[in-house]
Amino acid sequence: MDNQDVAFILDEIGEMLEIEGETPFKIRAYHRAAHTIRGLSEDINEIYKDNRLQKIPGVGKGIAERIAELIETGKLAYYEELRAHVPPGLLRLMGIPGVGPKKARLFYDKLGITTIEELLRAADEHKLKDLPGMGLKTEENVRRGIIEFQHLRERILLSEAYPLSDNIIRQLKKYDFILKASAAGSLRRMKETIGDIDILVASSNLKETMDIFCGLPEVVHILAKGETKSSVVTRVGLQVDLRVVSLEQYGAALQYFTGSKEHNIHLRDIAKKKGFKVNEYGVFEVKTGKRIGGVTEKEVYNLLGMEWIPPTLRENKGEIEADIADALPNIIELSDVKGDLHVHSNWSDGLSKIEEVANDAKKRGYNYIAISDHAEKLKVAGGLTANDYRRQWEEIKKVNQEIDGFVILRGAEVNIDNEGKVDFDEDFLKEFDIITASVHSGFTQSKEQLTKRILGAIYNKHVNIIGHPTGRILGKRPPYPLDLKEIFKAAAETGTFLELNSFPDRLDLKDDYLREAKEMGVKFAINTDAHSVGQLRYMFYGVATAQRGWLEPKDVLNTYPLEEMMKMLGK
DNA sequence: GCCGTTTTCGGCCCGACTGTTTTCAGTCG
Repeated sequence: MDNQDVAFILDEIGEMLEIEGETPFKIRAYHRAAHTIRGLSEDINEIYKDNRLQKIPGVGKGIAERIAELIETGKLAYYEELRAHVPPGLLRLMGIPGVGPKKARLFYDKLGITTIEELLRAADEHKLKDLPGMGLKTEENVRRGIIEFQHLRERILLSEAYPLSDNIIRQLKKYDFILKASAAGSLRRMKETIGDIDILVASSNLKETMDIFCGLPEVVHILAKGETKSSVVTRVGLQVDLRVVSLEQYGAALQYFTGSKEHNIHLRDIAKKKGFKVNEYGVFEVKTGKRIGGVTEKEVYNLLGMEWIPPTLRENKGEIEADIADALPNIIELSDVKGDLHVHSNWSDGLSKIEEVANDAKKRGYNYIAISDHAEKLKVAGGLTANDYRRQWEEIKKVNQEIDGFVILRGAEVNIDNEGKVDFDEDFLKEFDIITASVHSGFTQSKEQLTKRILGAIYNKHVNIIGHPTGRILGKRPPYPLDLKEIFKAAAETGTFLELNSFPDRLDLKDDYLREAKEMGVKFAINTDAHSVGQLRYMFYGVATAQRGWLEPKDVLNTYPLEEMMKMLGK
């Protein structure tokens, strides 16, 4: 029973309570607890053993007891009881656009429907339209919802959604009456995956704006089209929502639609206590109903006695408290990055020549890169032998002589074997400028063994960086099990940097872990792991993730000038 | 179910769109 299992069950309890018609606050309590637990790096079993469950934000007496039962017995009577009332299939019905807890319950109570297939059949046979609260149109919407649901994509990678959103915004901005346009929602907060794209526009012509949006070439289906809000499905199966406001409402609306939901709830709670009301149209004084601001986001926060909070921090994970205490982090920006320390070349499994990579990196404003090709044990990636590296260093030397104001470092990505040892002996490792060590095999080993392997690499004094520490591939492979607390402790103690791998399907360490590691004194390197010149741009996503992990420039190795950085590496 | 130097009880964010229910419920974000 790990953190993800517990979070999953708490979420399901929340959903079942919705179908049972429970009070929304109780439902939210379960989802909130699940959300927090999902993001913890520390093992929930450890927390339980230390009797600290109720220290977890959103976990009180009730939920702590449920978790304790789950951990002790592997089961939860309350959960089983709910499942007996609410067939699990109903939770899947709620995934259909337009079907919520009430309709799911209705379909089950009146027609005994528990699966999406049964629901589609019932819709085809027109059995839904005569149910209370239903009609022909709703029946058709449910039917279409099911068909679309089957085509609608799961959450997609940020790196996929971002260009799509950019493209739509660019098209909208061509029109004079569209005064401002921006992404909002999870995309603006730069979450690692995106469920749908939210776009906000300030326009002087509502109707025309909606027509243009719904008529974009990417749009294959219009879900809703109103005066100020429309939803469409695009060719790639992603939903895009557009909200249109006036120029003077833009700041409040941008704040509102950027979320997160939890951040906004907290913010409006603060507003309420100060006698204000915040909605997408502005900040209002409750007593008089008078609008007192909302032209810019900054104004919204300032009126509540706060500083503007960067979107990447708006997850209600302490940023509001930090803001009030005047203790917001000075988060890292892309422009702080002075180099990329994990780049592959065509010497191993990369596509680009060292020279091409260096020139592109220089163009990005970097001062240095480390060519860190795979070492020999990773045969599938064309790993280099000691002799190969020596020949590669000749080439690096040559390119270094040809290129001004820029330095290519001699790096390697070595493998951590089953015993925690890495390729090559000490004498040879010493000759590199920088060594990154990564796990590339044995993902199914036990938590103890995997932790021991990585600790072995951390305590190796020639290893500077641990590459993609948890090994996850978003949408493909879960992180391998690790005792992260032990790893963070060892990394802090030895001054070993943990990588934030910027590859869009890795983003490893992830945001929550970065923050916990930072609090334990760990330092990081944000690298792209680029296998071609074009992939150097992924630094953008790495830095965004670093922001979400509250990292500041001083926490990140490759924000330091070359000389200082080399000193930090002990060179 | 959680939470609290304004509270251990009484709060808990707020509004748009849709369809059907002639005044609002359900869904969504």
